[in-house]
Amino acid sequence: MFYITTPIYYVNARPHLGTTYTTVIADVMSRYHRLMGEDTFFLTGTDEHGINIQRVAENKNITPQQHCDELASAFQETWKKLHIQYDGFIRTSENRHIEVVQQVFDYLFKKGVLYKGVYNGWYCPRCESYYNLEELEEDNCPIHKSKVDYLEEETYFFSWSNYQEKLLEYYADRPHFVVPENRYREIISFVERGLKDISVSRTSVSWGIPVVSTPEHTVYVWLDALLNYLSAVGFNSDGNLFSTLWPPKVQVIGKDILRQHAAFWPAVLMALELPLPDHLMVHEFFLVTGSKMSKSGGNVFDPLVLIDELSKLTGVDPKISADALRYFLIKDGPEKNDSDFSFDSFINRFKVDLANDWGNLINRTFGLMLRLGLTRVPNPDGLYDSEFKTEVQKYIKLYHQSFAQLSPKEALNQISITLKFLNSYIDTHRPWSAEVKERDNCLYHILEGIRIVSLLMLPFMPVSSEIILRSLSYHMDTIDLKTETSVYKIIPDTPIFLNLPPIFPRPK
RNA sequence: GGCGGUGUAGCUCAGUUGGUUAGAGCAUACGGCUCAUACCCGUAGUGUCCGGGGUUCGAAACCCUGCACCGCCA
Repeated sequence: MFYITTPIYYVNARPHLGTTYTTVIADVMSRYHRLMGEDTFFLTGTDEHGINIQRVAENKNITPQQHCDELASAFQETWKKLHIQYDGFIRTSENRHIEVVQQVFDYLFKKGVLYKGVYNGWYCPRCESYYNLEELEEDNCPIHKSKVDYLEEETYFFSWSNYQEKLLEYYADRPHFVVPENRYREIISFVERGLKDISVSRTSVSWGIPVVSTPEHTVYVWLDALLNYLSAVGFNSDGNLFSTLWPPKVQVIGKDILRQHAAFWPAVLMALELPLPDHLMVHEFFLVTGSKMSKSGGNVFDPLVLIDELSKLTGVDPKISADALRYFLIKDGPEKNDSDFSFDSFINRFKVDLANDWGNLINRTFGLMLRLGLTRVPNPDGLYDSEFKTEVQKYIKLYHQSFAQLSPKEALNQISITLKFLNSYIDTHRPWSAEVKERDNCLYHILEGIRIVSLLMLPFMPVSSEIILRSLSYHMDTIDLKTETSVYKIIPDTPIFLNLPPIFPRPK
């Protein structure tokens, strides 16, 4: 079973390009595995607790729950428009989640992993967090340079320090637990420097999950949030579902929440005596002219606006624009390094890769066939081009390998290379002026190439790939990437529906 | 402030354990093609590998140091 998750998104704002990126990665991965014939479960959701939500709701003069309902629908709507095919959507305000959090808290307390203590320190109201004496700058908050107050509050601690050695042993045994490697090194050195027990309850936050035995405490948002990966798949309620799914194969996260997922979360799982996820897939950030995208910076991009803009420029259906945005995010997204986003780079990627290379390949092939009066896959007449086969097979193999190495970006790169090869194949074989036999042979090979690329594109661009595959008489319900992505699977004489308008028209 | 990451062509990036003339795509220039969405194919040029020291026969890579940007600090 291939169980994959995204983080749950904090409902202080609508989905933006960054959360979209994370979600598209997870969707592409899960679609790939599903198409490869595996049972998959793709989970996403929303994180709805904490003082920030409480405050936002107060400002809007509605209850926190009303606010969360609105935002949760906004996420679901956006994901739908981006063809995100999730199997589960969890909200931390749901009963099934609250119950699990309360049970887990109680269990860990009884087990002695949680203990009561006093949290004290210098509190900065603007950061909403505590500092040690050493961290202060001239008795002021190191970030805001403003006055801090000495406070003490009763709290539950999680004995994180007890797990330091176990975590390091686990890391040593699992060289690919965190991908990519530089992020893994980062987290290992963090744990090596020593873990301090962490406070996991608050008495100052009322919008949260109360601890059953002491309801004036609410569960710290991170512990609350991480447990969604359990509560959404039937932990403590549907043992059957849970045992087939657990543990996740891949958890996709941004680099900002690495510690919570690579050091805190595994310790919690160890405390619960549950197996750990196989891989944490960590990505970097989109920047806008060199600085981080943030709501306060006013440089946040809404994926739905980008889709609309592309549709305006090209006249294509928003579903195709959504495919194009998915393509762009993976192709140019910050898989291993931060990368700059601009609207122009999005449009340019559409023009160069999709309109010129991919769309035009289909258009020139279909157009030629139409003019020649050919409506079916020509017969290669026994002349199979071994060079064609070797080349294309190599790209297919590297494509699958890239997915195995958790690099959808590299998988797309292999598709680009294949397209380059196919366009050059037409140019060298010149089917428009060749003898009938050579012409048909060339077209047979090109159509085979188009078939293969459409299949390889399916996890990335589900809607447009389906349109192309249907024009090749494919039945979508029978697709199995594992067997179909090999060379010479196309059947001569299959009818082709050639009246396909340019699927990715060049923007003006 | 502490810890970590990044810095390579105009742009986006790749560069395995140090080892010939440092690579790819985009953009640019030239040539070809004319089936195609002014598209496609081919060829070509360009680099203080962030700066400064050091180790080495040899450094983009290793060490020290400075600068810039980014993330985290529970």
